[in-house]
Amino acid sequence: MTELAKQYDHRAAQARCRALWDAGRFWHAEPEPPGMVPARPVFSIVIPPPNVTGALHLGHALNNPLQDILVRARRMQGCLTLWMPGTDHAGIATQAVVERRLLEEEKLSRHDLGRDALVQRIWAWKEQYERRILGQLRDLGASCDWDRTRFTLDERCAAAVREAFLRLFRQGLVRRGKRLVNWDTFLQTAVSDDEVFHEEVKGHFWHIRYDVIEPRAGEPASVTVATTRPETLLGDTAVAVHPAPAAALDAAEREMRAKRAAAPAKEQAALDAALDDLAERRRDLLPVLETLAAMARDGRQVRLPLLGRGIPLVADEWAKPEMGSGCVKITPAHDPNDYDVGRRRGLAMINILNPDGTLNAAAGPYVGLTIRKARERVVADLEAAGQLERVEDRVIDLAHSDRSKTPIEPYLADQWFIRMEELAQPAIDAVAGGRIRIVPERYAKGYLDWLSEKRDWPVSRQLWWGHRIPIWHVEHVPESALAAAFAGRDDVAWQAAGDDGWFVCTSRETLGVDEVAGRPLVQDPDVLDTWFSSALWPHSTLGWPAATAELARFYPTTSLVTSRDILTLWVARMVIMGVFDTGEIPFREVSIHPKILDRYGETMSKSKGNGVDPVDVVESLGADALRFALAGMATETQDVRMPVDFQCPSCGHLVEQTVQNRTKPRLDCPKCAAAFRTQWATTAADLALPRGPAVSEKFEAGRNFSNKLWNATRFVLMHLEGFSGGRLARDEVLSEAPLEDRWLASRLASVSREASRAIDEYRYAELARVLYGFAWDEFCSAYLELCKSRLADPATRDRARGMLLLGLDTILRLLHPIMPFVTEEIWQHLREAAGGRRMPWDDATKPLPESIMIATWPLVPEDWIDADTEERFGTFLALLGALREIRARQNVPPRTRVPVAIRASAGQADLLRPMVPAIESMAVVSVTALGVDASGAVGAATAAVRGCDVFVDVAELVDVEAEVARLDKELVKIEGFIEAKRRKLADATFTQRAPAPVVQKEREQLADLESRLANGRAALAELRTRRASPG
RNA sequence: GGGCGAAUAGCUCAAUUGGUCAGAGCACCUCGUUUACACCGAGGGGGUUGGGGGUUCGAGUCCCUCUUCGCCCA
Repeated sequence: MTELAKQYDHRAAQARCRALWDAGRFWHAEPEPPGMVPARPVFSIVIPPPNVTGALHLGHALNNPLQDILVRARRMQGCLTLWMPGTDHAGIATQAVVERRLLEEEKLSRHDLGRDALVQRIWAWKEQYERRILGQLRDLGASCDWDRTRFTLDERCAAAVREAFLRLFRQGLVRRGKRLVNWDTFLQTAVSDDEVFHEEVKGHFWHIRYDVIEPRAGEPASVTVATTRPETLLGDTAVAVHPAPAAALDAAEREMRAKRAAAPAKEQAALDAALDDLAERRRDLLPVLETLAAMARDGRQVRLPLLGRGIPLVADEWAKPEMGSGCVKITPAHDPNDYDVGRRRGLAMINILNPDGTLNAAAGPYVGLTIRKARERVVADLEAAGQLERVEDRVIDLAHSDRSKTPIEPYLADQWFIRMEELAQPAIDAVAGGRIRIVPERYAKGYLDWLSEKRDWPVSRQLWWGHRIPIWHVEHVPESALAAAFAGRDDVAWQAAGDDGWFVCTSRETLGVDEVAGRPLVQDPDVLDTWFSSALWPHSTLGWPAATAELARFYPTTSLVTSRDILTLWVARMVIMGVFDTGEIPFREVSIHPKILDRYGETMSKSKGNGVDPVDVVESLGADALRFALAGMATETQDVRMPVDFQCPSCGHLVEQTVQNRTKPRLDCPKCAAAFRTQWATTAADLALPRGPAVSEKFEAGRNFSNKLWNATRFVLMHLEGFSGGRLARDEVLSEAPLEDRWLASRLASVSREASRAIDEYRYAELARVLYGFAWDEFCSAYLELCKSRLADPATRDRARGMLLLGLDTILRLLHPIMPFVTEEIWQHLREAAGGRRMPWDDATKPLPESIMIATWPLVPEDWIDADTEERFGTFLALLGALREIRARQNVPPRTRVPVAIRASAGQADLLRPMVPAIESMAVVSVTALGVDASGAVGAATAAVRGCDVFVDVAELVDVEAEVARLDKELVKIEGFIEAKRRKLADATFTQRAPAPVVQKEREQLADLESRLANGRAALAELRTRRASPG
């Protein structure tokens, strides 16, 4: 038998394990052949497909291992387990990245290149990153069914997209319409509300005077409106005033008074000022507003400055008499609120923008200018014309595109929408009715709130990368011509376009017809929102719309594991489309895991430079270390912080990552002074420096744990010579077993149960903690140490070997889902050395599995759990601890054996007697007496443990004074506790109202404390005597 | 402005339905290379559970309030 290396080599192990798993395809799931009755339950899960935009980040490194934990555990538990892998084409994001590179490297725009050539470039990008991402997933140990890898833009997904879209179209759920959309002028596409983030920027509030056309006596000659975007006045089609300003002011005042009544004292002053302001308005402004409201009813107009056209005064509640001048300009094509006003009042809607953000002909003399230039010019011209009253500085909440990071312009455009009115309800019912369970439960609220708004889903994206919208337009043909052209086709549907034309939709790639009645069919140039194909992911990847065996067996999937930020964007839409397409929910449970933040509570991102690259961790510490650390952090609370450091490549020193240094291209190590580069390095000089990876000490615990397991195995293997490791029958484990074996069996049963439950409940951190504590503190530190003497004795050797194998094997299987590589690597070594072993839960008629991946999950008999044994063993461990503590405190040299007397009740003494050799070897003592009458030598150091008293004869006490002082301090503490307990027990309300067991427990504790006090006092007295007469 | 959540040791997190003296890991201090492991072992120090009030025999846990922070929605 070759001896293992002293340290676990994760690099070699990872390569070996992957080769083994791939050769055996243990990750593959195949539905049973037709006609065969399925015997196994199914566990299926689809991967949240990573974007092909870039490489995997730490968020993926959390999300995927968590899925793998579930998948590996269920597979071992005997489920037919499918984890469907794949990637997402991420329309806007990927096109943006490729376009940006094109511009940077070749100074070309997408229009220079053309649609086909650009799309080709993006495909090349996709191939590169898909390969990289899938490779990284495998490096992380993900046991996906690699034979089934999908891509949201591949043929199968495309077919599903077209079919789903056609079905929506047929049912009238797809509509075309002009809508105000969030326009990204950089990418020249609409983006959804979900792709917009808000940021406060410094801006101005311009007050502009609009003159009233032909004012009559008693009427104001002008109205003043304020705007943060003065250039939009070019698209103004009205000025609004409240229809009933007096009533509106009354309402505002009532609200304000109510608020004041409820407000804390320090806010009242501000509210009083606001009330004064209202009173002032009522006096000065109200008459004017009343007049204006009347003028609006009368259809009067004001003159738009600069362009000079007349625009109506309209009465609308959107104008707030309590704010500003009480009047607002209305630009329906460029502001969401104004758009609503425009719809209500039937106003004209003038779009003043070109798709690229420059002004169009509607802007008159300002045509061709960018928004920025136009704003400058408009302001200057207003000033020159004397129409600008004043300018205020103001902080503005400005919408930005998440994709291009540029400001969003509200923009009126033709878009395809999916009506949510009918579609949302089944998705609401699925969660509200409990058919889909969201864990933790609190996230269900956000999901339900979002869906209940039933907002239409704009799905057009003016992009070239994505699923082309399968709709063609044809003008001026009668419906009969369409019916003739598509006779007998069930894959085509059409609806009136409202311009004497038709929209024709198909589920096929092309209509197969170029024209109808001599009129060309023109396909919509846009592509679908990426989330449309993502919404079909659970069923499209399984083959829908075809009725595949996979769909029948694996759909609905069991669980979905994701982060909370895409609960609405993705999860809700999957439910909507899953139910719409298949009539069934796409998954039964949604497990929401936290996000990993940096030490300052900020989300990690490459653009901030505050993340950890999982590749670095996999390389330096191993995938298992990464997985263990992240699983250990995945608690039920919302977010988890991970302190990040730069590691100096020269000396290994960790440099704390701060908001300041995280964006620097190079850093100097404060320890060795050597410079290293970061992800920001661009200059040749910086790039020549060695790279200092961003790491976190959090991962080291996982690496150390791997090594601990490795060395425990090393120990076991060293003692396995000549041991057959035969089948361990269930009953043999407990029969005639010494205390430590019964204890181990009991603990194995408890721990297995806890681990299984943690997996059932998605409590990853608890799973990691329970297994870590058991493997390290109980199996290695306690059990393994106890075995050392037994292994030396031929009479006890084999039993100890059998139990060691039982313990190690069980730990490996329980840990495999979290740490697949190290457990597999050890499994292979154990298979070689003890391939004949079988656990009580193994099928003894079959050989030991060739991979731990397909080994049986430990089903440790519940009746092994023995609280009494655990209690007794706990006493032994506590005793050991007390002895070691005394040794350490008294500075007893490590190898000096000291005499010990243990006073214990008869029952306890019987139990401890067999453990005496263990106590002697593990605490380096010799037990001179054990029993009711045992007592220590004069001046012995003492400790009280669970009703036992130990006396350690440290004749050459190094420091009597220190011991006296320590005892003194301890006794004061005990006296305090006793006092508190007595008071509590003397309180009749406590003894009467508290449950009896609680009161009983208190009494026992009091008794224990009292005996400890008595013993301590005796020991103290002895010490004092000794101090008085040394020797 | 509305909703959800968080605040526990220097740091990162635990703590079942309210019930012993609030626990781990890392960091820190002391001791130790005895044969599985120094990526280790033995031991130790470190807490007014963010502040204030309340309910209760009993509160980290339940309620109110204040402070700070995060996320989502408008």
